[in-house]
Amino acid sequence: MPSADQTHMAVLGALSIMPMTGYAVREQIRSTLGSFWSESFGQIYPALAQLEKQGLIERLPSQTSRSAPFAPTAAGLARLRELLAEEPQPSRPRNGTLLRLFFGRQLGAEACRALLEQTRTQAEAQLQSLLVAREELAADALLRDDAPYIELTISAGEHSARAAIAWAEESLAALDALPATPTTATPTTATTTTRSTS
Amino acid sequence: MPSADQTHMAVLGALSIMPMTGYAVREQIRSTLGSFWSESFGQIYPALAQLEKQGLIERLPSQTSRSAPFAPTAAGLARLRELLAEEPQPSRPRNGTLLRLFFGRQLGAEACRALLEQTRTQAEAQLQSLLVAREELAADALLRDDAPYIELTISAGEHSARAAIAWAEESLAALDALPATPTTATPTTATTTTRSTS
DNA sequence: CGCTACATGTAAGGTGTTACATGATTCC
DNA sequence: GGAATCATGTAACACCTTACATGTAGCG
Repeated sequence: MPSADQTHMAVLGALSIMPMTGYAVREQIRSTLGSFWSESFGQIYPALAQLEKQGLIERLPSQTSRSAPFAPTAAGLARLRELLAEEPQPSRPRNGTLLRLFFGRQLGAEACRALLEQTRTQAEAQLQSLLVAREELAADALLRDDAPYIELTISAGEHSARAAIAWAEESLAALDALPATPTTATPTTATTTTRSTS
Repeated sequence: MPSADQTHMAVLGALSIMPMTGYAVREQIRSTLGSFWSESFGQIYPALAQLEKQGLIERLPSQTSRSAPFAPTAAGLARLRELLAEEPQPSRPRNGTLLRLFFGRQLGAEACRALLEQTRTQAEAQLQSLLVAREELAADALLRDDAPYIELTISAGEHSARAAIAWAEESLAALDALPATPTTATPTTATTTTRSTS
């Protein structure tokens, strides 16, 4: 899947749930899919233009004075199913927090503790916002048919957040148990303990 | 952090644990950091060249006939600590599995089930390889000082994998409970239930 | 002696983000 | 009338990956 297709999949998917303007698609992707997907501005509009030219989406006649929303055509829905059926391709992971902890000896135990506390705080906030998301999902009658599937992704976020909290707490305890912190980064100045320059 | 710095951080970090050739750095990043970080071939060599020019790393005289390994200089270690101390910048998430489940109504319950089973299988494999990694870590005397920090990242992987397994199993059960699968994607041909073309 | 793994690099091409540019509509 | 938000795009640039190019060392 040539990866522009990934954007097409996300955009078609969003429109399959509810007709929207490009602007709204971006907002939805940011707010609703935000924790596991991202598309930037500069990708969404070109994607919409392409999809419209291919007859996969069309503008609905707008009732209000607001801009006309896009909706997938029958061919568009078929294309969406085709894209969804392809194997998900693994994305390149880049977790800055774990990288820093891996090199924690250089970073120092104190800074590691701060990273862990930050992780825990963020996961707790995430948990809260997922609770809200679940309530909104239950309240929205328009989403009735999609809700069971959306629910799975909310649940994934919760499991992941709870795991992060448990891990952070365990790790903080483990750091406390570290004897005499044999840190390379001493509180004073950068005195190197290991090999030095030639 | 201009993001080329991210590569510098990973490379300096790897060399801080043990002097290595560029080739080995790549291998280490792929195998050891692979589950939470990635650097491609085309980034590592230019990064090494730059770091050497800046005097942050140097080639150690090689004992064997093998190629000479790089090691960080004192300035290099200082630079590493500086980089590590910066805020981790959030990476753009792209979880293809969750995106597909979100649009599960279009994909169909059966295919969703397959995705969940795949997720569970992968997480179980991940768990196994983390067990191996932990044993190797414990066995390697050279890593003694870094081990407590590396251990945190192994633990993170385990928490995450166990959460994925629990989530997948719960979700499979939830899908089984779904009444009469009101799928849009019918087993026969693509009969659209919703709006169609103009 | 040939295959595999080690080792180093570059350049083309694709991807993705950001900043800029522009204008309509709505609300206060 | 002015600010905020809705709405649509583009173009420059940063970023990364991939494929190519090249050569050495060790092993069977």
